[in-house]
Amino acid sequence: MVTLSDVAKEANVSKMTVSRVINHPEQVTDELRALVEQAMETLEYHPNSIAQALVNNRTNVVKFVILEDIDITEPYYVNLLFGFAQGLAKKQYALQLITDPEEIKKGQSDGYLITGARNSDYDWLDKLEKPFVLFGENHRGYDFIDTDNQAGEKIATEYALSRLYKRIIFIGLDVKEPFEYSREAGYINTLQKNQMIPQIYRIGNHSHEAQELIKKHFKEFKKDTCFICASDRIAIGVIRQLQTEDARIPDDFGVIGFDGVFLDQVSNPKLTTVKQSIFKMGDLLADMLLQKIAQSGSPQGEVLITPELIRRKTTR
Amino acid sequence: MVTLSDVAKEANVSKMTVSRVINHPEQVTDELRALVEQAMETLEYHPNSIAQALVNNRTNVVKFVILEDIDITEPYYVNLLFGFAQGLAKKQYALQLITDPEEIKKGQSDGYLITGARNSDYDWLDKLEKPFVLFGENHRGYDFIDTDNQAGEKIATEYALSRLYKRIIFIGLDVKEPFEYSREAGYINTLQKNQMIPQIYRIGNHSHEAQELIKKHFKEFKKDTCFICASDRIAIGVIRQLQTEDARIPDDFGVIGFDGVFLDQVSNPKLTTVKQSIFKMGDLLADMLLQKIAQSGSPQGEVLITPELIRRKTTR
DNA sequence: TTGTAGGCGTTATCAA
DNA sequence: TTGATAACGCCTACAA
Repeated sequence: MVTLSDVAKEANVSKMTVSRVINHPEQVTDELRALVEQAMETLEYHPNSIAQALVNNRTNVVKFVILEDIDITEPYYVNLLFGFAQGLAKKQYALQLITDPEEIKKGQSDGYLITGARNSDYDWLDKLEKPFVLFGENHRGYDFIDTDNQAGEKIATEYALSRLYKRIIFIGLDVKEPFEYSREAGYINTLQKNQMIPQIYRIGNHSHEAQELIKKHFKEFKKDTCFICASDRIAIGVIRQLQTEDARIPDDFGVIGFDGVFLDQVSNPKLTTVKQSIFKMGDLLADMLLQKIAQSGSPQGEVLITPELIRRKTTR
Repeated sequence: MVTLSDVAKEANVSKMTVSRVINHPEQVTDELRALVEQAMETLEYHPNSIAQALVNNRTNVVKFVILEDIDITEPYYVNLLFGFAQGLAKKQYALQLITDPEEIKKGQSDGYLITGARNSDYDWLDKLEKPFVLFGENHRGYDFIDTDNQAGEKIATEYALSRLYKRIIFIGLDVKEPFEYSREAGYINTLQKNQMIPQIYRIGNHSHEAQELIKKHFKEFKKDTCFICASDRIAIGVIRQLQTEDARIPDDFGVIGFDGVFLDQVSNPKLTTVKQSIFKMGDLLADMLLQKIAQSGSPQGEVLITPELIRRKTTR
């Protein structure tokens, strides 16, 4: 293993000079710096991040916490995770995956990315000692990145209108969380701007609940209706039941999902959906968290990423 | 932060005695050990794994390498990843996620879990300097864990026979890899034992290829046929086309998948499939890799996990 | 069986 | 601007 000392010898300087070239190059004369850089090249020197971690009282590890009690095969989080991992790799950080809340404080880490946090989690979040960032809207002042949920449903609703669907119904989630309010707001505001009256159902995030909903109310739904769904999972249930009822998609009924992660592609016909850039958000979250760690916990603010409408076969 | 020294002071012993209690307890008298353990309790001491890593020339990080050029949302790997992460957590290890082969040698780690390795990868695998284990059968002598592919298709084929399907057709993958040979062998051997003649198609692992296959040959398929598919993805394509042809599932045609990860549950009707214990294999792989690292690279052997048949709605 | 000294690779501090 | 020294927390080697 090539160490600082090796480079120092090669360049005929002290270890400290080499260290400075790496961490505070402006404190070193150009001559010496060139010399040292040359030596690092020829020896193929790479700093030992463990030694750096020890002296800086860091671990070079952050925890990726999934609070939602989901089936872990949920493809949604994978994108986030891979984006996050990519962001971490740039800075030689590794991660630990946490699904059991008990594990959060165990062991060592420099900070946390927390996903799926609900209002009820805020109590213990306040008590965390290490820096953390959230994936998901919150109005508590925590740093976060999220999709611009309101803009997303605005785009979806406007698109449904532009396709001349006469009735637009929103099928949302029965949770009292910011992201849901934002999505509904995007829908409601757009309808009101067009002098239309919002109609909202709320169910759990399962395709079978969506199926039941459609089954129960199918007779009330007239042709030229578009369903704006708060998730692809719900949209799939809607489609399935509409097909069972022999309704024509997309001619008589339109369906628009939300997420654009995997499910939209296995649906048949393929789903028109509001696609979140989950991978990208993961990457950004890594940057945000590492920066926050580097700045010993200073606030990083809020970032909203505008999603994109993917037009496929469930809208005309 | 509580350190060795703190515990030593508390227990009125030297740092080394504390260190020994942790790493070589048998070298310490019961008295002192009790004293030290008591002190560790009251101070809530946890070893600093970074310091350990530095002195042991370890990083406490391993890399999770995905070689297959897959859509990263593929739910298959997520289970493995989470199982692996859980196994690592027991030993305070963290992981780095690698999808770009270029990144494999960059940075530091103590070893690798490599998934999706093909024959063509063996060259550079031989040159890896750190210990590694594979997820997936190989006959090169590398340590690995995999599903018992042959047993899996044997179970599937026997089940199809027991449900009195008269013809059993295997739809496999057109790859020349050990796992595919094993799956086909499980099917072929079982048929031959029953004096039946194997019939095998091979396609790429996409539902639309399966759809095309069924469409092209549908007229040749008689009633009472069961399709044994080498993946759930293929099975879903088969189901979809059978439905399009107005074939009756499961009465006239049976379909059995392989994997049992996510896709089997979004299919409609729900898929009978050979379910791999991917999560468990991830956990075992972590144990295997960490042990291999601890034993500075000594061989760990091969482990085959028998999969389980999940009976659902696509077989009668 | 227990303790002392030294070192792992890096960086902060202070002196030159 | 540069360098010597000590320190981060732990463990190996050796001595008592």
